Amino acid sequence: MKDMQLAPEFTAAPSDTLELEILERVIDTSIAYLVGRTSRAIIKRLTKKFADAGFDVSYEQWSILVHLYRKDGQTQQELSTVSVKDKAAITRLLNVLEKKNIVLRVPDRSDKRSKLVYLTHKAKSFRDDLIAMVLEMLVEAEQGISHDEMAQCKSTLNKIFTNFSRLNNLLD
Amino acid sequence: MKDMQLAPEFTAAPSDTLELEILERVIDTSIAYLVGRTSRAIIKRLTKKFADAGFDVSYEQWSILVHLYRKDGQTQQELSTVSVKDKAAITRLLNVLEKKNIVLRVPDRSDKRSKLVYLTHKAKSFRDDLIAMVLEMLVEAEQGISHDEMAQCKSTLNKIFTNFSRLNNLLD
DNA sequence: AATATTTGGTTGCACAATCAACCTTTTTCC
DNA sequence: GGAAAAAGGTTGATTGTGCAACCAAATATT
Repeated sequence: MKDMQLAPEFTAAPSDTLELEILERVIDTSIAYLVGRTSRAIIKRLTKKFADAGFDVSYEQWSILVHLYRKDGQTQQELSTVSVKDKAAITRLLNVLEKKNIVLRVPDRSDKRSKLVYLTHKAKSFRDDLIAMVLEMLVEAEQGISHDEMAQCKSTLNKIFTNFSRLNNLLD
Repeated sequence: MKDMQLAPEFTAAPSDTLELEILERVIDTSIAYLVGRTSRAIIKRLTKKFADAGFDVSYEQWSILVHLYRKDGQTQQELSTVSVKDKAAITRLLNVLEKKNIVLRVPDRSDKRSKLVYLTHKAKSFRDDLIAMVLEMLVEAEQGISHDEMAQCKSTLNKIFTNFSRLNNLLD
């Protein structure tokens, strides 16, 4: 609380160069930083695209929807797994989507605990529009990047995710 | 995690194969999806590391701190830029950090609009511990990935970010 | 069959991100 | 010099996330 360094003439440390190198490794060149800011940039872009086109669907809502477009009538648990989101988050996103009349929950007859999530007509009606915008966004992302390079990047990201998913979920 | 559709009895449409291909491109193999889930996995991991070690610092708070470790006494605007966060988000993160006695805001004499953000003793005291944990996490991320591969991936992520940052910020 | 454990889903709580509106100070420029 | 525009920060409203506690239904254990 008392120590404010008004001037940047740092308190002469042994190896400032090494210090900065380590910090660089932890910041700008860190995979965590790069992946995080890229993700946010993508979300921002897609959010804007949807909004500009007049669709009242957030990126997060889309991230659920798309899995239903692939396979309608999944349980919330399944959606939680494929979208890699907390099941509480799924509950809330579905509340919003249901209120917007985009999905509906149907109790599973064979298992009274679970609910099956279905797309409404409305959801199906703008399906192709949403997909078109996402494809558009993906094209924007790939500017100046060869197909091979992108494929390589995706492969690496998958490895990283797998590394953490092992550490996060299993041997906790 | 890879094979989720155990029962592919889809509702016979004209070109189901194409349909699924497009959806795949938009989901699993989409850079947006991969980057997003990787980012969340990293955050989750680091959050756990910090918590387990008894440090009351969230990932988001760390993402500000690290920039101050590199250069103490930055304005909120500068922090907003380097951390790629909204200035409102910075305000609130700093409120928390200030309450925890980790940073303090000092009005800039030469420009009464801005405030300079400084690290406290406390922040400096656990600096090395936090950095150590992040380096540890980065090692975990790189398991089974060569240095070259990782470098390539980072380079590609940078390109993608640049693409969107141009689209998002400039020619809106 | 009776109990214990697991599983699917919801809710409360704390935290963070974004957008827009706003205030104050600084800069621009006529 | 003074009005208009721009820049640094704050605040409010809305949305989303993660964790833990919880309930009810389904499985497993014995």
